[in-house]
Amino acid sequence: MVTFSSFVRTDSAPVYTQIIQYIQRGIAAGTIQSGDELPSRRMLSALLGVNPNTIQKAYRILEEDGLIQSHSGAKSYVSAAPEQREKIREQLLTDDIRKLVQALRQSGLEKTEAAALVERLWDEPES
Amino acid sequence: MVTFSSFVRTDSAPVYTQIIQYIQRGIAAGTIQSGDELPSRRMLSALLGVNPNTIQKAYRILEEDGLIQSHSGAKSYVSAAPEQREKIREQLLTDDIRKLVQALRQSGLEKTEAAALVERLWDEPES
DNA sequence: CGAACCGTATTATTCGACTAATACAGTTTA
DNA sequence: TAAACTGTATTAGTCGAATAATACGGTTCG
Repeated sequence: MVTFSSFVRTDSAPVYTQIIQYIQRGIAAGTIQSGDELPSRRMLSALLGVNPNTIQKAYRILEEDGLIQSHSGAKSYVSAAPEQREKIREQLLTDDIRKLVQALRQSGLEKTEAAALVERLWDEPES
Repeated sequence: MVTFSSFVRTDSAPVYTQIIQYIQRGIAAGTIQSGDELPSRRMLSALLGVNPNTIQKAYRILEEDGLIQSHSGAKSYVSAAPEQREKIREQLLTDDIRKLVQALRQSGLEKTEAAALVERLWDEPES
């Protein structure tokens, strides 16, 4: 069962995109595997405090991308092809880091400072 | 004169917040200094291809935060107190990196891998 | 079988970001 | 002084994200 225990809504991005990213990152990391059962639309909507339609939108897009499978009436399952996994992983990573690098550059940071800051904040993700 | 030559609209965040961040990062980096002249609402709206009201919204918030000053009829100028600068800088940096650390963690990366990836992508920010 | 789930679909409504058009008063400068 | 800028304000409209309230048919399991 895919759990959303570590799901946190940080930025102001649409919820449905954050749900998509959460699944994608889980698949990339291997913590979410093919065959895993997904929470139902209604259950997840209650858990995250959003509307069922919002979950449906996220799941529909994930299915169009071939990452999950839904059959009317039955539960939904993860179905990520092994070939997709590394592709997703690399794309997510480079996207994330590119955004950060651009932001840090604009703030006037140097390369080694940036890397050191990442290492330092890695161990203290709170507050 | 504050130039927007390196302004790029990456993510789907609201334009007015991106404009605010652009000024904030510039102040943090020192590339935008107190006393610098800002482009007029109309001019910047034409340059960025957005509505003048969008620029006005960004400028208004920046003025409420005490980072710029506007006088009806005259031009607008940067007015960031020295004490604010380091504060803004630190806040922006930690916010950026925290977001990244969380994303990289979720993708199953390790600390040293993450730092190395940042250093590597620092020198090749294109495609 | 039948209740309790499930996915799916529809319509209406709210809300914020953004556009569009326009107006008015203050400042600058030729 | 007068034109050409400025900042500021108002009103109306579009658009996508998200909510709300249902409804229908398929699946699961006691």
